[in-house]
Amino acid sequence: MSTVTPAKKPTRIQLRNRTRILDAALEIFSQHGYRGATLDQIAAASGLSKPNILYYFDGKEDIHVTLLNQLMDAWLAPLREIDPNGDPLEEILRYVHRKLEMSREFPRESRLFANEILQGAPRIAPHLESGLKSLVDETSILISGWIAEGRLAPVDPRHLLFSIWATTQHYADFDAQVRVLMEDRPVHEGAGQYLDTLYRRLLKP
Amino acid sequence: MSTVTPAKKPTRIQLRNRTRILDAALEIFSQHGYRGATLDQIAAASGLSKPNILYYFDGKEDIHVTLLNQLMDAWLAPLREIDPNGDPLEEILRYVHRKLEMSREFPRESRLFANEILQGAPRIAPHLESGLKSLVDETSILISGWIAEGRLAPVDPRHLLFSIWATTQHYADFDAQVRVLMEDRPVHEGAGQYLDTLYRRLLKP
DNA sequence: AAATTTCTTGACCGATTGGTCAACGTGTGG
DNA sequence: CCACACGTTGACCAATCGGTCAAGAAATTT
Repeated sequence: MSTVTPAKKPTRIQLRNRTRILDAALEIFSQHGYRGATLDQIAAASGLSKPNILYYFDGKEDIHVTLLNQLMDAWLAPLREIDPNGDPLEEILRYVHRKLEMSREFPRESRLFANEILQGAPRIAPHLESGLKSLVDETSILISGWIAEGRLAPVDPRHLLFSIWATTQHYADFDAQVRVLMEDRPVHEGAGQYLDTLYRRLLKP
Repeated sequence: MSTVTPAKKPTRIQLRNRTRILDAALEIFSQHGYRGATLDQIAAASGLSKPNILYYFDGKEDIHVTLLNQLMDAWLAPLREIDPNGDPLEEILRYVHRKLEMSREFPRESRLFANEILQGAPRIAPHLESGLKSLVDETSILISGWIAEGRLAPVDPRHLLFSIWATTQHYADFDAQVRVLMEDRPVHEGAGQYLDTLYRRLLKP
């Protein structure tokens, strides 16, 4: 995949520089999209020269794909943490708050993902088909089970997940719009309260 | 603004070609973002030559800005149609369904807007400050009034609007993801039912 | 049908893009 | 301290970008 470390242990320098590059690339890609980002921008942001960046990665696309791969794991983690043995309503609300927290804490990752999906997911489609789909299928079955037991109000599990993703990521992805409309109000605090109310009223059996 | 028709009446040819160009540009811009779209792509999609496109528009940015201007009007229209004298819950639900319908009917417009906001709204910021902000402020006051009268459950009006935008536009903006997870299920039909339940339970006093 | 305006385009341009390469440092194990 | 792999870069390249221009084709007006 990458030029360096075809099968050997990464040097300290390799580890440090690959991290630097990926962090700079995340900043640039999430801000300008794949096509809008340039290697020169990433080079400047990482403090390395352009040829040096190509020494650590096979090219622009390699950097982008590496970022997306790293992202998918972290992005799906909260969904995996839903406890089938916990209280249904509280488990889902915890998931909502965790996703909102990630939206505030990792807005660049959220925008990187949004950009990729907006363009039709050309470089992440395999991950969606495999990792995401099976996890969503499992979670849907879990939620359906909870509903059948009467522990949650009846809703379509998939649309529930869509709405949770949409409402939480909105604060990162549409930050430019939210910022204009909220002026100097405490955005995320109000969002936490609102979303808690929203999903509590929806799901209370 | 544009090269042609500085102050005169537009010819039939001008009207036809400008429409062709804008339609092709909407397709390309919404698919690849501003930076990712090229004039050659727009030229090919519109069936005109590149110099001919530049005869009708001052440049790439002029086309993009023209699209965004047209978009903002149509995008805000449903919000203006909320009737202060109607039934609060039904007015808001009608707004939700109208927005969802637009998401299904005009996904390219939704993605064009999402792309612009994701990049930090560099070319549409003035419209947000002026048109959108005042309209949202008015609507927030209206909703707050309804809540004070006890005709709606108490929620933050601004976060309510955010969640409506997020949940409805999600089906257009994240279509690539939704398509994978819903396979051949009737996506929008289920979405309409789900969102109706969601906001009805949230807002019922 | 001539005159004039509107419309169309092939050829071209400078700038920027992702990527290459040879040459030159630099760290590290023997 | 020396050999050798690792790390770094200035100079360069072909391709593509948005945009220009002069010259010709079509409409429209007279």
